[in-house]
Amino acid sequence: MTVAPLHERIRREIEGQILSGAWPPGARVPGEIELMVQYGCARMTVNKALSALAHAGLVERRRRAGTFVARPRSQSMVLEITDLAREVSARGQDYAWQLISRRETNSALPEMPGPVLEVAGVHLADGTPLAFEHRLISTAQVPEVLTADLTKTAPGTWLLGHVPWTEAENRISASAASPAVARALGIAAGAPCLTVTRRTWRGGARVTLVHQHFIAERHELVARFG
Amino acid sequence: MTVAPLHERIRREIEGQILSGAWPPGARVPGEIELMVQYGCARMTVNKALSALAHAGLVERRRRAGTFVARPRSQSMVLEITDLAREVSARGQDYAWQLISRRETNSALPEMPGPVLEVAGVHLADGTPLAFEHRLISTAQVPEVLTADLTKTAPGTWLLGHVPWTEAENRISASAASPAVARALGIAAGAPCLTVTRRTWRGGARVTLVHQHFIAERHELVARFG
DNA sequence: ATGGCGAATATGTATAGACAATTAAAATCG
DNA sequence: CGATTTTAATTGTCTATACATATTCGCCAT
Repeated sequence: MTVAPLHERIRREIEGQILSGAWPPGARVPGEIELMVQYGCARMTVNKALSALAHAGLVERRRRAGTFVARPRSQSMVLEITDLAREVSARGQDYAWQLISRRETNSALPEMPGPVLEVAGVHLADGTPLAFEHRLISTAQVPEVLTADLTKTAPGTWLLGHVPWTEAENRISASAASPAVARALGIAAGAPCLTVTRRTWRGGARVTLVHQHFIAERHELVARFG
Repeated sequence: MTVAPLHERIRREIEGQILSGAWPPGARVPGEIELMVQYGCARMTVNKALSALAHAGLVERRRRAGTFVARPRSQSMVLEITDLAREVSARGQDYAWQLISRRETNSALPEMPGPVLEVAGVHLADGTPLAFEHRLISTAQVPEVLTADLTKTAPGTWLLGHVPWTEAENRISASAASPAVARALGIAAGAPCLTVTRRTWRGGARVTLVHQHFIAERHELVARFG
């Protein structure tokens, strides 16, 4: 059993004080000199601990003023949006992708202008529809996608293995199934769907825009933090 | 215009190589000694840069082996879930909370057992319903809530200012409005709703469980990353 | 081939010291 | 009294060095 590094221990002890409520929001955290004396270590070491806490948003640091417990954070949490294929498999179900249409075209959408590969299809779990997907992929940014076989592999899965993204935006909403979506999913038109619209960039350039419509009963997004 | 610190510059330059694709996943990143010579600085400085990249998940570091560009990450993104009051105000709309019911009871729900304050109400934006909320708050964990005035202040807003959380879980789904929810929101029963179920803990103890039903057309969750 | 073992190597942690940047608070001035 | 300048406290960055730790690689004996 190896002992944790000192800066880690210092960080955790301070974190404990904050999370337990002993040091409430706005409270002053001991300064670097003070902690350095207390722990009998170098300033760089406590600096590392405090910097990590600041980076994590638990404390706020101001020169000349000191270090303070941050105000209750605006709840921001990590939403794991893994590849659907992986997610379904992880649930122990069979995953499959069914390509409905694929064409190269020139998009005039303001969110995704220029030459794109337009793909539509259905994600299946255990053989029954889970979600309908409509996707545009910039062929200027990702020319290789034109040679990808998207009949068996979902475009999202393919992209995940070939193109890292640097920026992304998810819009999550609910909607009533349109006739086309309802037909593809085998549900009644007007039935509630969970809709995820994701836009992805690489270094400022648009990579892909995707709309996914999930059958309400069959999917939920889970975001955990802590 | 102040110049960026050196470790920041180093970090950004390496990041650039990775994001541009010049250094593909799995590629070897120059070692600390190499970079230290290249930039004419101390090893600690390049260490800081590389550690930050490792922390961000862009590179993977292994002793004796070196530093390598990480495989494309499993898409995890930050979902900002601010207080509704703040969010509505930020959009430039008037926010209001309308309490429908409030009672102390003993919950038998497995997700939230024990003595709770049970509150239901509606969030209004510009005077019209935005979301219906049903919430349980543990009175064992947060006894002060019994004295809070929840006729004007939404329980979520009150909690945000009084109780920091350490763990939380959001479940986001779509659902058809039940008759009770439809009545409270003034929409048709069966209309699609975006449903957010949030559970919050403080140090392992359950603090609150809330169901929020948003009118589909009037709300979406936006998660940005990058 | 195979498995163990030691040495080389790259990262991880820590120190002590120096100077820079920021900014709250004190002092000064009009 | 209010505005402005100065001072000083605190964090931010960086250096040069040392030793610790993990892990790959090659050597050697089996």
